[in-house]
Amino acid sequence: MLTQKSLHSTPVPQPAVRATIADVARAASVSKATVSRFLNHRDKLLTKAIATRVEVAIAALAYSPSPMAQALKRGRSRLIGLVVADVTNPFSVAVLRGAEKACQEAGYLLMLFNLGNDSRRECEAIEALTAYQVEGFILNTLGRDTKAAADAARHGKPVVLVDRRHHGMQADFVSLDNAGAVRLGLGHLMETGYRELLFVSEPVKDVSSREEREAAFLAFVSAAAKDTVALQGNTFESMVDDEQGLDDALRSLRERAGHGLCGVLTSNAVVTLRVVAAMARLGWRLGADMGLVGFDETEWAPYVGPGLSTIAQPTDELGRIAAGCLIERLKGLELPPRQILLSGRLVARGSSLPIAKP
Amino acid sequence: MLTQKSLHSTPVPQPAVRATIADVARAASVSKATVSRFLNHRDKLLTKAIATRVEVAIAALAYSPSPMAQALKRGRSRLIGLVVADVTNPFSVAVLRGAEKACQEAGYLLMLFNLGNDSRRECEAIEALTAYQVEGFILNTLGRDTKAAADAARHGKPVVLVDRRHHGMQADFVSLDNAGAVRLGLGHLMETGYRELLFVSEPVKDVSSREEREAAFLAFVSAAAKDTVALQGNTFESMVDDEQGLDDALRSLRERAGHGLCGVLTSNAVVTLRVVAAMARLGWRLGADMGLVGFDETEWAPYVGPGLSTIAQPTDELGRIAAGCLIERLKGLELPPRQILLSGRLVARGSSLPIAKP
DNA sequence: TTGTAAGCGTTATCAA
DNA sequence: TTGATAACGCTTACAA
Repeated sequence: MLTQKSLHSTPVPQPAVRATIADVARAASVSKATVSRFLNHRDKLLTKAIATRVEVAIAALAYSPSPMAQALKRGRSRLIGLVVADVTNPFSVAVLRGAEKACQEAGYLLMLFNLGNDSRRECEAIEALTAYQVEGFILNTLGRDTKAAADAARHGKPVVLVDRRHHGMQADFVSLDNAGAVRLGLGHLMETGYRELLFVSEPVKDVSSREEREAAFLAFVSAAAKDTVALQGNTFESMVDDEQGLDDALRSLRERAGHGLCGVLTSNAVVTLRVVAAMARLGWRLGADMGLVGFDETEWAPYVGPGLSTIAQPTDELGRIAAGCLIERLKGLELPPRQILLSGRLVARGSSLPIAKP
Repeated sequence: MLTQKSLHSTPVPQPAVRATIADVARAASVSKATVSRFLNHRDKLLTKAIATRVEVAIAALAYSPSPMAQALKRGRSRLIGLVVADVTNPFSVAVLRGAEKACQEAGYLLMLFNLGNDSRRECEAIEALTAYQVEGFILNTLGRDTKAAADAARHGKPVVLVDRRHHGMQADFVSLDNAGAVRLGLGHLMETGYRELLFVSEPVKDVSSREEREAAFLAFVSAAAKDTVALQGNTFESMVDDEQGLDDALRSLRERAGHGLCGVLTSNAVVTLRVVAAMARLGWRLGADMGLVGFDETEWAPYVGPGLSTIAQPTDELGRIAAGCLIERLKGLELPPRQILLSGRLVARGSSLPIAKP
C-alpha cells in the first residue's frame, strides 16, 4: 500500500506545487527569457535544439504559465467579466451558457457577477471586475445606472451589451429584434382571431428591451387600426406581488372584448407565469377564455395548460455572439459600435388557439 | 463643450488608469511599505499623522490595491472556483445564486466554469481555475471523474462538494437529505393511495445523489412490503431521446397496477418534464391516471397540468452553506470533512391526487 | 515607527 | 540566437 508520498518512481503528472518558468529554465539549462520566448514566439527566434530542450522540460514539469503573473506583466488577464441582473432569469442563464462556451473556446475565463436584481450594485460589480483586470465586459443588466457602464468604458475596456441598451453608451449591442418579434406574436394572435389585446410587462421605464417591445406593441395596434382590422390594445405593468392589479387588468380586458376574443402578450417568462397564475385564480382557460403569447421559450412551455405559445429567442446564439464581439474587440478590431439583432421564432401552441368552448 | 480631456478642475472620481501603491506613496510622501501597512494593519504600527496622510492620498487617488498583484505576492487571490456540470440545470443555478451571494458578502469573487454536461472536462476546469490561483472549489459535478477533485485537493485547496459526492474524497459535502426526501415523497404517494410505484431517474451509476435516491426508494418499498402495506416498486433509467423506452416503462407500470393506482417518483426536474411529456403522449391525466411526485420545486410546477407535486430542495441555503464551509476552511478551520444534510419539503399538488375520473 | 530592498512569476529591453 | 536585467504592483523581512 502507498503512503501519502508516492513510493514508486512513476512520474507524478502534476506536482502539488506548480512549476515556475524558473524551474523550467533550470531544467533545460537555459534562461527564463528563452523559455518565455518559446512560449510566446514558439519556433521563431529559437534554435531547434534549444526549443526541443525547453519543450521537454516543460512537459516533464507539467509547466503552465501563471495567468496571474502574466496579467500583472502584460496588463491583460484572459478574463472576461459578465455582469447579470439576475441569474435566476432563464434568459440570462441561457445567454450565460452561450457566452461561457464561446469564451472558453477562445481561451478566456468568465468572471461572474450577479446583481441579484439590485441594480445599484452595478458599479460595484464593474469596479470589482476591473480590479481583477478583466479585459472586457458582457453586460446583461437593466441599464438604468448609466454610470456603471460608462465606468467600464472609461477604463478603456470594451463592452458588449446584451438585450438591454445603456443609453448614450458607445458599445456593441446584441439583442433580439424586439419589434419584429412583437409583430410575430401579435400577427399570430390577430390571425387566430384575437382582437382586444393587452401587453403585460414588468416596469418599462428605462429598460430598453421593454420599451422597445411596448412601443412595437402600440405601433402594431395603431397600424392595424388604420387598416381594416378593428384591433384594440392596452398595456399593463405588472409588479411582483400585485396579484390584485393583474387580475383587475385581465378582467377589464375581457370586458372590453365583450363577445370578441381577447389576448395577452407578455414580455418575458416571469410575467408569463404571473398571467398564467392570474388566469388560474380567475378560473379562465388558456386559449379559449383568453389568448396568451409570451416572450421566452422554456422547456416547460409545452406542458402548461394546453401549451404556452412563445416567442423563442436564440439565447445561445445571443451569448455566443456577444462573447464573439467582445473577443474581436480584444483582438484589436476598431469599428464603430455595432448593433446585432437576431430574429425571434414563434412557437404556436394551445394558449393562442381559441377553440370553441365545450 | 468638453473635449475628451476634462477642462475644468472638478476632481475625476476614478481616473482612467488605476493608481498604484507607488502613486499613493508619492502623494503622501511616504514609502510604499507604509501604504501597504496602512492597508493591511490599519492603525497598528502607524502614527496617527502618517495614517491620515495616507488615508487622504488614497481617497484623492481613488486607490484600491490590485488583487492580481496581491495574489501573486500572497499566493491568495480572494477567488473561488465554481464548477458546475450544467448551468442549464435549475438546481445548479439556484445553488450558484446562493453561493455567489455568500461569496460576495465575504469579499470573494466567483470564477465560473460550466462543463456543459461534458464531465471529461472536469480536470480541465480544475486546472484552469487553479492556474488563476482560486483559493478553493465548490464542485457541483457528476463526480464520476474522481481524478479531477483529487487534483484540486492535491493542490492543497479546500473543496466543497454540492449534491454529488466524489468517492474517496476528503471534502466537505453539502446536500439534500436524499433518503429523508424520498421517504417524504413516497410516504405521500402511499397515503394518497398509490400502490404500484416507479422511480425514474437519469443513469444512476456513480452519481451519488441518484444512487442515494434509488437506494432509498428500494428500501422504502421493501420496508413497506414487510409491513402491512402491499406496495410494489420498480426503477427505470430514462435516457434523453429515449421516448419509446419511457412510454413502455409507464405502460407496463400501469399494467402491473391493474385496477390499483400507480405513481412515479422522478429524480429531478428534467426527468419530471420527460414523464409529463410521456403522459401527454399517452393521453393520461396527471393524478388520476398516474400519480407524480418530482424532485426539485420550480416556479412552473404549479401550472403544469393540475399542478406538479414536488420535493423542494433548499437550494439557496445549499449554495450559501457550501460557500460558507469553504470560506471557513479558507480562514483556517481545521476539521475532518463534514457532511451537511438539509431536509427537503414536500409541496403537494394535483399530480399526486387520485381524484375520481369524471 | 518608518524606509529599503527583495521577490512573487512573468515579459520586454537591452547587450552579448 | 541567447542571456542578464528591469519592470508589473504588491507584501514583508530586515535595517534604521
